[in-house]
Amino acid sequence: MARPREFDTDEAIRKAAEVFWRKSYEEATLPDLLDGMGLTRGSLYKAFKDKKSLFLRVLDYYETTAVDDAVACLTDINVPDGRRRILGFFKGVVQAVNQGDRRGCLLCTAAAGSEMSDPEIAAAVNGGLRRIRDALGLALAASPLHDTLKQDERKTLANLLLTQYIGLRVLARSCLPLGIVEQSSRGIEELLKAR
Amino acid sequence: MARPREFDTDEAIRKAAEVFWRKSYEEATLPDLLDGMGLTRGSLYKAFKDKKSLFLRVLDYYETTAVDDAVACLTDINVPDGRRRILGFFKGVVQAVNQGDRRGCLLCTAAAGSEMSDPEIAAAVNGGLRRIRDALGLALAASPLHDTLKQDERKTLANLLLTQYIGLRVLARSCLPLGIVEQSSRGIEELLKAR
DNA sequence: ACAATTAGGAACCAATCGGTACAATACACA
DNA sequence: TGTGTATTGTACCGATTGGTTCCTAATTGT
Repeated sequence: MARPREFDTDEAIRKAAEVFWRKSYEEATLPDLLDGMGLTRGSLYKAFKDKKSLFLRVLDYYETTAVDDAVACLTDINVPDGRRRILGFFKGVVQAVNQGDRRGCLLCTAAAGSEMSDPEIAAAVNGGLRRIRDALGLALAASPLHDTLKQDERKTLANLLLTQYIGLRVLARSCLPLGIVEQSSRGIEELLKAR
Repeated sequence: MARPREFDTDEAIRKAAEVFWRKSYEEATLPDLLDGMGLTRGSLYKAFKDKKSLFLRVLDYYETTAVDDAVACLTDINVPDGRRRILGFFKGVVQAVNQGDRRGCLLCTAAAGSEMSDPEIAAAVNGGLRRIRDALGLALAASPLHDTLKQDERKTLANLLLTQYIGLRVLARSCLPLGIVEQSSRGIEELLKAR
């Protein structure tokens, strides 16, 4: 009935995610996106309406990939000790930095930016971060070293760990000495040692 | 010999700091600054060269006020227990948020932004954050509950606390549920309870 | 083959960015 | 009271921002 699209929508979103992830919502300009996605203005606006709508799609994509991975790591029943899951989770963050990945976390970067004043974006970011926090809480619940904690103490600790995660991801993007990331993450290990 | 300046430089920097603090380096536009400082383009560029130079002056000002205050709080000998100093420090962060202060920390916001790719700005931000971290380390050294820690363990814990501080300050600016800030900060209390 | 429909691409838009040029202005000194 | 000098305010600059328009090209159903 009509001319078919020459590009794959999912693939385009994947590429857009890479651009938004490396830059940020505000700093990713339209030319940046067009370059990274390999298409032109007309196609982008026809397929995704505008920059913000594209970003919302990207946030959704990010949730079903990166956030899912994080949650999977934190709830992996193959690692019975939840404390070890958490340590592995943070180890992954440090490892990414040490391997030169300075993108940080798309959600954390967004949380630090002014795009949070948009309620739709804020809601999406909030949803993703909450999932990570809840997964941290589940991991704590499965940690023998922490099962004496009351439920609200666990919640409090999960919030602390989420804040720590955000701080680490911000530092990963900054040009500050990388030692801070590694040191700080080792601190998690000490922190979760005894309770 | 010539026409004198109609404004006070220090006062202008104070007002500029307020603008940069509320917005951020990149999001504070020239009109924003001119409005907030109460002067015009000509005067600003004559007195401060350009936006970046003004920001460096503001960073310096911020160090000698806000950072000094933080360090003073963390090294206050009137509070013998360093652990209590740290708790008071974080309590202050939470209090600011609860009182509606959503500016966060100028250094933390800068650390999360792309202005960190500028080496001069990065160096200034790094210097300020390091001072806070070192003050956290000193406070830990003065905490009876933590004096069994080896020196590098203390350093590690100080880094963790700095990362926590950054995460909290980022959250303070975001539009995420404020409960996270309060919960996460209470976590510090638990964290520093036993070791 | 042809009409209907949609994608693609470039030209274009107003608004805004940080920064500059320059003329008008106001003060200090002689 | 000039006269020199620095400050001030405004108009302007090119570049870039996100977004729109519109014509052409391509593919499908009939």
